[in-house]
Amino acid sequence: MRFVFALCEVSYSGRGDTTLPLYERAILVKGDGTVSVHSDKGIKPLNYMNGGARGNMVEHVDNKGLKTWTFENSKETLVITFHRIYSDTQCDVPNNDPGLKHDGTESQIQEFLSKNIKILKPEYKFIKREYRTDNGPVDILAYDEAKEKHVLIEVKRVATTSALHQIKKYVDGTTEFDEVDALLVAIDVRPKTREKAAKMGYPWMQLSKDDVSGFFVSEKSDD
Amino acid sequence: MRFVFALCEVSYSGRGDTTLPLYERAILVKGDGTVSVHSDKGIKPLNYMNGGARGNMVEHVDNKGLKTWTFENSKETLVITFHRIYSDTQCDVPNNDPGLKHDGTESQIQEFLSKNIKILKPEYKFIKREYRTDNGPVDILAYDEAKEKHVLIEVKRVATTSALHQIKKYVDGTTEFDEVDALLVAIDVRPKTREKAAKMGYPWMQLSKDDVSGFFVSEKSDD
DNA sequence: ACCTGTGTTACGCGG
DNA sequence: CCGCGTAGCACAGGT
Repeated sequence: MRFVFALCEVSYSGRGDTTLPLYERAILVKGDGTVSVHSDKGIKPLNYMNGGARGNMVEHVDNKGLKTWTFENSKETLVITFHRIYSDTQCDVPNNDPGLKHDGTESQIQEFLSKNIKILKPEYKFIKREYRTDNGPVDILAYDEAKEKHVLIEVKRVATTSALHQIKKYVDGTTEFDEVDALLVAIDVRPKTREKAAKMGYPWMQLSKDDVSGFFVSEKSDD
Repeated sequence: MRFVFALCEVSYSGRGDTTLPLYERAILVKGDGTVSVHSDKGIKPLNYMNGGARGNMVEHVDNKGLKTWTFENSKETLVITFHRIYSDTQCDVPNNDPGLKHDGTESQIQEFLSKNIKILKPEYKFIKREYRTDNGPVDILAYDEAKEKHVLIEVKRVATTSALHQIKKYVDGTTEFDEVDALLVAIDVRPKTREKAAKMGYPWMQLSKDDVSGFFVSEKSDD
């Protein structure tokens, strides 16, 4: 890992073509060869190139005495021209980061619901995950013993209107049963999505996380 | 801009909930308050938080003598617990980066064509950009002095078949003139789009960039 | 290798 | 301020 803070110009050519005029910026070069050029704001780098080109950084000093770094792979080129280097820090890292542990992901909700479907409705019986309709797989297939019909459950972390289109698609693509209900389950059902769900006639439920026993229903659509 | 390389743990809670176990990582804190935690690979940070909470970084030393940094805004919290700091670099930047200049964007092509329409055909006369048809605005309206009729020009960076649907829509929505031609102009007209354009009877031209004088026609459909 | 879906998408633009 | 679409999307997972 190397961090350089410098007055520099940058040009990139590859998936697009961009140039960065002379300015102070930070350059981060990682152990896998990834390079990114950061301004003093925002999360995303201004320019970047991933580390397929491991060890492909070439340092060169041009005829005006300016140092350049060139990163190149088969499809892309990134050139950094240094006019002044304010700081250059190098750090060794064993490249073994155990990585991020996510909580409350869609798959975690699915996992939970497959074992605790009755929190949605006591009469629900879990049948299977990834039930294949003719228009693709829906997250959960369950059976509603009260209404004596099956229900397709689509799970999202954040549910936008696109989830409703998906649900419609799956309902339309279900031929195995004469009638089928649908239910949208998410941690966060966006306001617009609630409106549209009401119009389309699909009920929804919102879940929250309980640290002890898992998820619980925090809010639901009117019946 | 501040760069810290350290053995640390990180926890984030907000749009999701994640934890990072003890490991060596780089932390970048920017002038706008943005913070990002990087491992030694990849472009994207493991954790991050944008700088709405300007100046909201709180340093604290807990009862075991461990330093923590807490970033907080109304919806999110990011806590970094330092176990060992290997490097800590601070750099002053005037927060005025002129930013990225993109080349070959759709608007740049439009801008160029509005002044150099004759590279498409010498008999063309530029009339206006964003000409309003009944079905929405087409990029450029021109007049073909050879054929004595108007022509709608749709500009794309990459032209897919959806551009052809747009063109049809605009032609159908043009009521001001009895007859109107159409032309698709792009840096890259995809193979499938060429086929379909031929079937629909719309000509196309491909442009390339000339470093000196701007764009030039690199390829075009058969007449 | 290519394709598909997800993301704490980020980010800019229009309303 | 919020919803929407784009991105050099990045990245993980499957075929």
